[in-house]
Amino acid sequence: MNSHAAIRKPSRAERNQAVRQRLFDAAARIVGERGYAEASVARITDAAGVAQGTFYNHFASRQALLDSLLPELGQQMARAIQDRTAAIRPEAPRELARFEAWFDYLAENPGFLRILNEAEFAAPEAFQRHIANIAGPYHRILIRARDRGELDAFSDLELEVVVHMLMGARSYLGQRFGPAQPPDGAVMRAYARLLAGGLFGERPREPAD
Amino acid sequence: MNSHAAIRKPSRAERNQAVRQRLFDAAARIVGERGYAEASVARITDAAGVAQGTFYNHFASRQALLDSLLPELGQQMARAIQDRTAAIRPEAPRELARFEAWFDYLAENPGFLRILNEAEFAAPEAFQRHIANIAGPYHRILIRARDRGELDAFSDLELEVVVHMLMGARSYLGQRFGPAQPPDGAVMRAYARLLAGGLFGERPREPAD
Amino acid sequence: MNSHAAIRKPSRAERNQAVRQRLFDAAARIVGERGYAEASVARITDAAGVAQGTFYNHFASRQALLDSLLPELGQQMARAIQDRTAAIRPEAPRELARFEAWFDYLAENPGFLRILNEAEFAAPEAFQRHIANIAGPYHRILIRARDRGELDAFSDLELEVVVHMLMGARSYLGQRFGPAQPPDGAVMRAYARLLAGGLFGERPREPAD
Amino acid sequence: MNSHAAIRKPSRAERNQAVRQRLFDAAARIVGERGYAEASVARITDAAGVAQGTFYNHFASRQALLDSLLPELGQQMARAIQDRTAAIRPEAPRELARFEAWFDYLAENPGFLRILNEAEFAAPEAFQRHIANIAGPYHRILIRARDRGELDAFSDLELEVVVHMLMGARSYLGQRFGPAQPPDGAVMRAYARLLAGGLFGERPREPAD
DNA sequence: AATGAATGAGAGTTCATTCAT
DNA sequence: AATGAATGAACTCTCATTCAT
Repeated sequence: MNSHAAIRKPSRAERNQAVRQRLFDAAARIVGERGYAEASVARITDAAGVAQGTFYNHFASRQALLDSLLPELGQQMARAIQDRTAAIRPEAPRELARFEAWFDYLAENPGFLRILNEAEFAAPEAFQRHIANIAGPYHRILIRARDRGELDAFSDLELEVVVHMLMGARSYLGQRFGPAQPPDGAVMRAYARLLAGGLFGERPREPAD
Repeated sequence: MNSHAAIRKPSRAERNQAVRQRLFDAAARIVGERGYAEASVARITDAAGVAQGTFYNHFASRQALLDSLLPELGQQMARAIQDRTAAIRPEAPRELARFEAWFDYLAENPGFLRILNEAEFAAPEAFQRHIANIAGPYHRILIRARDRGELDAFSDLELEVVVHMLMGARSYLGQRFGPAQPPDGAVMRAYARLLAGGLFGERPREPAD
Repeated sequence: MNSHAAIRKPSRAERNQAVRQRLFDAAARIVGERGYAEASVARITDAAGVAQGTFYNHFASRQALLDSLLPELGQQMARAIQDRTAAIRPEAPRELARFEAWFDYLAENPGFLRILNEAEFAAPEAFQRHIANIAGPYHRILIRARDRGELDAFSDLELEVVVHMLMGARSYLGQRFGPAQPPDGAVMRAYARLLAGGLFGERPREPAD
Repeated sequence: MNSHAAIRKPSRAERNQAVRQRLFDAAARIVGERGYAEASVARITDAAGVAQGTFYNHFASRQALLDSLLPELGQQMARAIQDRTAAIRPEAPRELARFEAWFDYLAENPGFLRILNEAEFAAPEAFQRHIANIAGPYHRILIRARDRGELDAFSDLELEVVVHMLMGARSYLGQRFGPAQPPDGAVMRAYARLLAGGLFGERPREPAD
């Protein structure tokens, strides 16, 4: 038993990391709540409880921190969703699980959607990298599912288009229904139906007319 | 022949309107090319060729002009699309025509997508109003199409979800493929297939095979 | 009699010029007394009695004002000396008059030497331009004097060297003896003797020994 | 044979000295190349390869190091020139040798002139001490030469003026012709001629001829 | 003696807005 | 209605110095 470890003072490196993390967290919170424009160095250091000059011991510039927000948080999100959905087969329920996990993640991380969406303008490089990070694996997953026969016969290029459609759909739905979903599960149901049969899909009925 | 009209000096009200329009156009160009943050009053008045003080004879504040950008331009866009698609029946090809018209509009108005997307953060009220302006009529159109039997039997609430999905898809696809679409029409085709039969749609038939 | 003119309010352009001049004068005073490094925008605007932002209505940047100091003041100095010495002939007394006028100018403008000398580092372009402004005409004057036979037969290139020697001598003498000259005119006398006969010049006496 | 000496670890005091010297050299290089203003503690310690805090184990303050630059380097220069010229007699060729040695020193120590000249403003005390260090011995040398009859009959005070003239001449000529002297030796020749016979020197003798 | 993170004052500059002309 | 100078708060970033490790 090392009773010393329990009360041991954090090392210099640990304290350094802790301050850096406090700055990062403060920035994430401010950007999530009020946007990139409001995330001035003064506000961030204030929220982190350090002097303004301290900021530059941990980040090369204000923009450098803002640019690091989305990559880091975006990967957290991707991992969270991946962890919950990797094992599901076939692809149709797995896609629905991904969709559900996305909303759960937004509910638990209320600032994330703003950090993500505003990054397109406030941290464009980070945004493009994030989109590529998400779209690439997503695309590969759909291709493999199609090859296993779990998807209709879309071409690779068509699947890339589909990926961006689904990402865009998620973004807008997160914006519109993220804070408060209708209680009867209409969002999930509409999403499931669209993917299962399209919008104009039940043409088998048409001949019946 | 009204030789008067040809050389008539513009009235005071007309000159007033012209200056206002120059400011509006300058702002739209700057925001479209460089974003809301770059659209300072100084830059706008510079581009419009008037003094800085003149700005406040036409707009109550910088934000007031920025807030007026999207509503005005968004209605132009809605009208352009509506004009090209209102007469098409049934709803399936009409939806595809709307989709196509969207890309055509983006090609002709390269700054519009940025004005629209960044407005979510730079002009939030305007953005919400715009979304409502688009989503409301869109929703009603789909409801009526469903009632005519041109759509699957989605509920009203489900159709509202669908509307936001389609708007999000458009936004992301415009971002990703607006500048340069793949030459073989894959974007349109993928969109059409998804709406026609979903992504996992053909398997019900498979057992039948 | 235009009694109106006596009490007439200064025009907008005049007030504008006056503010600019106040900023310029304040900067000249601060730099002359305390150096370029101390001439912060805050100190300059404070001394001029305007807000900090006003500075940038009149100068593009702090450096732009600092760069304009020496050219303007250097030309004033050149004119003051030229006015007092242009008519003197032949060159020997004229050169002495220039030398004397230099010290008189320094006495009347105590900050000038610092503005000049420190500019080599704080406003290098301005400094080089000033040196060229002074050395060029000076060189031409000496060449013409030589051609009139009022100077020894130095080559053009040698005269350029002489010009820089004399300018350097003035700078150091101004530094050393500008604030307080020895009362018996030793500075003038030494300068005159050196130019008249050099330092090792009276060797004709040597054979006499 | 002391094989110990060959591999002996430097003593604590020696290591201490070595770090101090590295800081001094780094500062000299930075000031010589980019000026005093650019010689921040961070840049100096960076260039010396030590931590920022280490600086204050060796110098009381940034200014203390900057103040120590010129005295130390100035004495090196004085010694280099003295070593090359002490034995020459009489004074006329010796003065020319000093002048030449000055240019040679500048060529070998390209940063020195900047360290010297800018010190007037960035390290004024050091500058005044250096000037005194140089002017004092120089003055005494000339006095003795005059007493030996190798110089014209200038008074002591006049010789002090001459010393400052020559130092100023050197500074300006070093600035103007240090980097690239005209190939035909015009600088040396002009200097020699001025000292030998002045600028207006030959005419008094002309009537006598 | 060496380290390097923390500090907070102060730097230059931009900005939306006001207002006398 | 148009002008453009004046304002002062806010911005990002640099810096010399301190001090616990």
